[in-house]
Amino acid sequence: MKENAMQHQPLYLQIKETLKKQILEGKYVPYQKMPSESELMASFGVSRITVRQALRDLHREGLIFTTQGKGTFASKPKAMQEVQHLEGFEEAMNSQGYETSAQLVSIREINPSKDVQDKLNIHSKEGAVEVIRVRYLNREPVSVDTSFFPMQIGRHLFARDLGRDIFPLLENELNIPLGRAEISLEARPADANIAKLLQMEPGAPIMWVQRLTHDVNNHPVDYEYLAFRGDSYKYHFHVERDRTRTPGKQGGL
Amino acid sequence: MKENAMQHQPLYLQIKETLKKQILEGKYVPYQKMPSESELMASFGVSRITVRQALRDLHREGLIFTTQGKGTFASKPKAMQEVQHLEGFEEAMNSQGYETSAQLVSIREINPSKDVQDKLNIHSKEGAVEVIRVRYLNREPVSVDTSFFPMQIGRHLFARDLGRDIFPLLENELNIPLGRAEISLEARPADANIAKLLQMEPGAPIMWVQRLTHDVNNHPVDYEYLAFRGDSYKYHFHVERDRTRTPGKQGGL
DNA sequence: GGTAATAACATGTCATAACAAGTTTGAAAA
DNA sequence: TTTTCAAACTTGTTATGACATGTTATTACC
Repeated sequence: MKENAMQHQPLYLQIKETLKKQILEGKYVPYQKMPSESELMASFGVSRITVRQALRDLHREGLIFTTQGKGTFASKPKAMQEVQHLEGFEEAMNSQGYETSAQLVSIREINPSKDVQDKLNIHSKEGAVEVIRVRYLNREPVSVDTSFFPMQIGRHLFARDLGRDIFPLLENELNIPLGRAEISLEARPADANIAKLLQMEPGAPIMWVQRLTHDVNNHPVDYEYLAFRGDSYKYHFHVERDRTRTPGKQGGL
Repeated sequence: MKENAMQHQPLYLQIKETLKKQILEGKYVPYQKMPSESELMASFGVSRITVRQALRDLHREGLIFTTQGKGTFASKPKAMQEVQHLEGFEEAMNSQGYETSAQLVSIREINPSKDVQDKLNIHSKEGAVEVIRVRYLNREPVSVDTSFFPMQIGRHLFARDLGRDIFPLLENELNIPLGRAEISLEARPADANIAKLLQMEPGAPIMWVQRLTHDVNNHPVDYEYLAFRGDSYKYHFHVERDRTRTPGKQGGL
């Protein structure tokens, strides 16, 4: 059941992909009205429920927005990572239709810093593996990823293809199911080294991300410093108000 | 399902909230099977499409996951709850023991920009209220908050104390219970105005946050630009791996 | 002219129905 | 006893139809 995946995809997925491609290609520019549901029903020859399922997925990915009574509109297709779920850069970008690649800068065994030791919960006498890569989005460099792994995981990485996302590699090839991750974000000036790799001015703003990923058994497997170009990357997520406070009656003003 | 004390909410939202409450209260622990769609149809007395709409929303919020042929399972671990709370700056900081204050810079009626119009879902002929404040943490300026409100909400703010968090004010004084918020984060250079207010050099990195807050009925109530000093503020949260894959075989190394 | 009612059209919600596809269970066959 | 396989679950996809609700353009009235 792996080969014939392209054969008969659900209709709503085909429609979604078609519309997504058109949006990303610029057929519908931001704030431009898209065909109504009736028109899509006619042009694709499907029922309304199928059209709406496609639109719902596009809405969830942030490519369109709708207003009751007015219509459906394209929204800006920005490089934006949804962080409701733990995803690697490539996973997140590919699902939005962007082309990604990664360039391995170095992989080596190191004596981990205090910060890395603490996060990965290893002793100073133990080594760790450091992987540095530059990530590209549509051929332009967007981030420098410095990843640290405990030895028992890291030693398997030397022989692997590190030009792709590491998360699927960990899960599928090394059989380490991932669980949660702790993430810190801050804005920082780029140092000389990072500025050079990202082809920007030293001191220009970067998004500095520290991410500590655990497996499902809550053991740390991967600690990373991610330096994103500030002008080409956005984090996006949504949160909910804690409803355990005042019962609050409904109604506004 | 007809005469309800509260204002009329769609059936699928009522069902979603009921199930969500049960999950958060621990009636269904993680990986525990939930009632099948047929059972939910029977117990709530609705059609399958309505049940599935509720389940879809719960899935989107990460509270459940489904496997075809097996069933629907609760997925939300308790720990994730904390980071999904929508909190104002002051609420978040005070709970960590920091001293905060805010200084009102200006409050005025404006003709909203296209971005603000769109986010707050208002027409160009309608006005909006803009509130600009500087926030202090332990006496040092850390952020410039520019908030936009629809007129029907904003007009009540002129007579209020804006030296505190606006979220409790909205909920307790204006009786607008808050729901979810959409948040975008990026690193940016400070412009001259913000640099001056935050007592930093123009061009220095700031964390640029756009936050659109909705009430429980999903109507936008507050759209904000938050500019944090890059060197004094960090966002921290944690996320879970999307485990829509088969539960059961735990891997490991 | 200006305004108010209305028609036309957009998305939002909900029902009933059917079949497809993956999983589990248990009975029949080896 | 073990294997096979079909029935009986589960969720996934899709169609048709109806009415609700919000927006826009037109028409009729003052």
